[in-house]
Amino acid sequence: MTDNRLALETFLPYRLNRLAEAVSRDFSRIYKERFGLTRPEWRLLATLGQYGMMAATGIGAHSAMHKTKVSRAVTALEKRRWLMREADTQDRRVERLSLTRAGEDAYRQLVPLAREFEQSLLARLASPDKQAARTGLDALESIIGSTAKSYQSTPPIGDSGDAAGYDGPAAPA
Amino acid sequence: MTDNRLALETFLPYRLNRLAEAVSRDFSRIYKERFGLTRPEWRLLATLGQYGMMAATGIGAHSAMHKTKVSRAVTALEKRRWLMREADTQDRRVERLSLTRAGEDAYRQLVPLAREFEQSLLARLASPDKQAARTGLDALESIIGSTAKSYQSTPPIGDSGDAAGYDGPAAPA
DNA sequence: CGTTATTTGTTGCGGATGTAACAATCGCTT
DNA sequence: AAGCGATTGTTACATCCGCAACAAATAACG
Repeated sequence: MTDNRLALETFLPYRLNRLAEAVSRDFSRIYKERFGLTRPEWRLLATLGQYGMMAATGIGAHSAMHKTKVSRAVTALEKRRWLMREADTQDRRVERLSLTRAGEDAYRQLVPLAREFEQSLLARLASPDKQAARTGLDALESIIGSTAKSYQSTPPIGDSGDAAGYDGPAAPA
Repeated sequence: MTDNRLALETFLPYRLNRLAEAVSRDFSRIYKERFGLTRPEWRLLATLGQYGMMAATGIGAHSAMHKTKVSRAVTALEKRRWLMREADTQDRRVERLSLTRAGEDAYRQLVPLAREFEQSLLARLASPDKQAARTGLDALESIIGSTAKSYQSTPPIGDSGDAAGYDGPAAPA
């Protein structure tokens, strides 16, 4: 049973990556070709479209994007005039982000395309499989969310970050 | 019912991405900190460790990596002397890749760590949830495998996109 | 054979990404 | 209120990535 080799086909990180990459790449054509959006930009648009108004940190936490990714996506959508920044009067470090009229228009155009894409995938699944997928994803999310560090913030100081002493490849000249 | 907003929390590409990114990022610390491997390099190592000998094209197809990613990972592992190239006598375009002794040693060290990581995740799942996750992932893989274009080759003139063309390498000793 | 199309793998290039460093602000403690 | 750590968001830098172009080899086809 316990072979000394690892069967990648049943290894969870590997499976999730393959799936996410394939699905994302397919789906990206929709917003890439039609609107010239990058993936982080689409995520930002979708998050603001759903929630109306949010700060950059919240978006990063919600969509698991690195804060620099969020920052650059915000800049990009702002240049496109799809997004507005508003100073938060309570906390001047925070910028309250929201979509402009043009941004909402784009969002409204994209939502049905996203739904259609998802439908075209799920339509290929038998009903019990669909249910299993939902249940399985729910379960995985519940255990990931509790473990995952938001990785938004600077690494804690206590842990002397230095990756356990890796000097470089063993390549003696 | 059909809201005009898209609920990202139930949107399949979004869910898969969140999960894959969180899990991958956690797992990457294992091979990054201990061995200084990048993600493509880890995948290459794991694939060769499992299958023993394979050509670059096969690895790309199996792990859904772009061929340039594979090429660069091969160069990196070769510099580290963890990987050997052997000319294929049948087809001189092909290089038969395999791990050196040092590469196999690293692989043997990593496999238990990978298993341990996966266990620590799955241990948090109730048995039915574990089963649902497996079934759901199986189902999803079956439907995207048939749709995904391998994107290894140059954009097909016609539409030769055939991702299912991977029949598996020779099972090693 | 000779010509043309396809496959295998590498590389140049522009663009995307993460790390680390940073300024500005907040809040907690003294 | 002064100091100090933590938080928010941006930026410089180095690296990573994918597309397109490419050389070398093979396959397909007359």
